[in-house]
Amino acid sequence: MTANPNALEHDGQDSNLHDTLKYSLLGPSLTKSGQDSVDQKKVSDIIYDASKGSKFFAHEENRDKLLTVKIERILEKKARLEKLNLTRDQKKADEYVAELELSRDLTQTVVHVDCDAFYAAVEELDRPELKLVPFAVGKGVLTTCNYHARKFGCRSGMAGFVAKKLCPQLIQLPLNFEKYTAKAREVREIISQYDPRFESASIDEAYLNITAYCESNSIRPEEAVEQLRKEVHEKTKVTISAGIAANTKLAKICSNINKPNGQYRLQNDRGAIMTFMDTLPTRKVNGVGRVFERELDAVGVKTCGDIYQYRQYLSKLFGEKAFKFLIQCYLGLGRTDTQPAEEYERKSIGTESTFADLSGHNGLCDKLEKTAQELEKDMVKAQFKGKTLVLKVKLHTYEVLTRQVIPPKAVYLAGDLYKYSLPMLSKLEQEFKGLTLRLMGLRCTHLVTMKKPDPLAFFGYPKVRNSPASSGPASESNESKGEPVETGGSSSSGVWPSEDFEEAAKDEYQEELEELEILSQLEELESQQFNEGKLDSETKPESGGLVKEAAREASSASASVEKGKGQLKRGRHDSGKSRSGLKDDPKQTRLSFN
DNA sequence: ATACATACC
DNA sequence: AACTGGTATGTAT
Repeated sequence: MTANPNALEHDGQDSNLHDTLKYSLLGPSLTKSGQDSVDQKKVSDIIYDASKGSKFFAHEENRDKLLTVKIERILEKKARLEKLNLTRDQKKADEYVAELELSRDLTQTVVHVDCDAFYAAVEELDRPELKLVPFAVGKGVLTTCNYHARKFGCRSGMAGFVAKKLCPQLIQLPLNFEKYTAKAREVREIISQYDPRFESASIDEAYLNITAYCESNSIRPEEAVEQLRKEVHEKTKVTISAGIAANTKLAKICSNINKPNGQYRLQNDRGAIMTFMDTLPTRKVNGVGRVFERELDAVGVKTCGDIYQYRQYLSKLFGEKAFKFLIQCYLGLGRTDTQPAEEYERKSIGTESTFADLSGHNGLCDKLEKTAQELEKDMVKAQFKGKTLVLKVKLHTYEVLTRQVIPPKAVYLAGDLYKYSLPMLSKLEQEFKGLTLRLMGLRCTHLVTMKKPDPLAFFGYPKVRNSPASSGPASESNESKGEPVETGGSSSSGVWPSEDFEEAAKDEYQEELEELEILSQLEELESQQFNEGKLDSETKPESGGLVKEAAREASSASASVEKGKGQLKRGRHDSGKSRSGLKDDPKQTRLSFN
């Protein structure tokens, strides 16, 4: 608690730096469960000492200073605003509040379920003796740890060697992604019975709308969720925690309250919700991270209730999106609908890896090639090409740079990925003499599907499925040849001249070839995986065994299969906002204008 | 459009 | 010594 910068933000000038830095070094999951009884002061000192003097530390220190400067500027701006007449802004805020209030929907019951220390729980199933000792999953960095380990201050996201300082007897297991995805599937199968349209928020989290379930079974939400949790525990042997509330934002917060293996319901009652939000620290809201928390704290907003009294400043201080997000936090509003995985389309595919400091043209090119090969695998699995290619590097100083290009055609093959990213790398080498990297990554965005074309296209109904030029193999083929889709002219008419028909047939043929290519590569992948067995995923992440299934699920981002890469896969739009959950809730917005 | 930053697990 | 990886989305320019 002492390391919380909030208490020290305004007074002293210099000692703050270390406090905010220490707070930051505590890591992003500080607010998460299992840390209540831990002496955070002691923990932060140990982390601080362990990190001190490293390049990582220097970088963190630098970032911390930059944020401090940024916050100073925000405060200056606020001071200027205080001298102005902001009645217009206040009116605007009040109007927005009123508008949102009209749209408040308390008819729905939303549940957020979250598996407790999921990876650790799964590992304990195989090795029950682990229950008795502190252990973590993840070698270089902990992805999760059991509650024994948390008592020592260990947390997800923490460097392994730091965790060992806090808890020398800590056991670290390598990740075994296949095991986790298999178990996650078991859990999902059960929750799908309560809401077939449930939304996977990550491998171990989901949102359900149980309104219909409760209605048709004449059961109270609390009972339904008790039953769900019991069923999950009995059938899968993992425990889950749940939050029950009127919308996803509230449910998410509530699922943390009685973790582990508990649930909490916030009644669908406006007064109860307002009271709940009033004292809720901003950081508890999904979308408010360490940075935004500090910025808000600096201007006087510590809890969601505090938002109201500063409403006239927020838009100018943090931007329109943040303003809307914050007002919705104040009111405790959020989505009531869920987005099933099948209806979700991913927007980018990428891979990156960290390695020992690397410099020199040849070595870097080599690494780029490896990275390109990794990405090709993922692109093939997902059956996408990318119109934009992004190179990401992290210098040995931990500074991150990105560069992007739009190749003449959509790309997915390692050769192309390499060919078009190499110039970016070379330019960086010129820009930064003696370029030394600790990470390299490639990512494709503006994806286009490589799925089989609609057979109907052959019969002169080319544009059944998609909005113009967005996706669909026909347009994609055009792009592959570097021709703007619009110039095709064929598809819009609905009747194809023979010339265009030939063109289409050619495309079709090409698709077939690509299809074959994909299949053969899939075979390759599968046999590869078969041979890989369970390698330490730090160096060689294996993907979930069912490659073809992954390919089928492709764009659905079913929050499960595909990647053996990341630890916790995010596949959601709801929580991935940048500085906050600033994205307006689409439904809210729409409702409010109805 | 590009680069960077923040956030989530 | 040692501090992740994948995806999304915000702001600034």
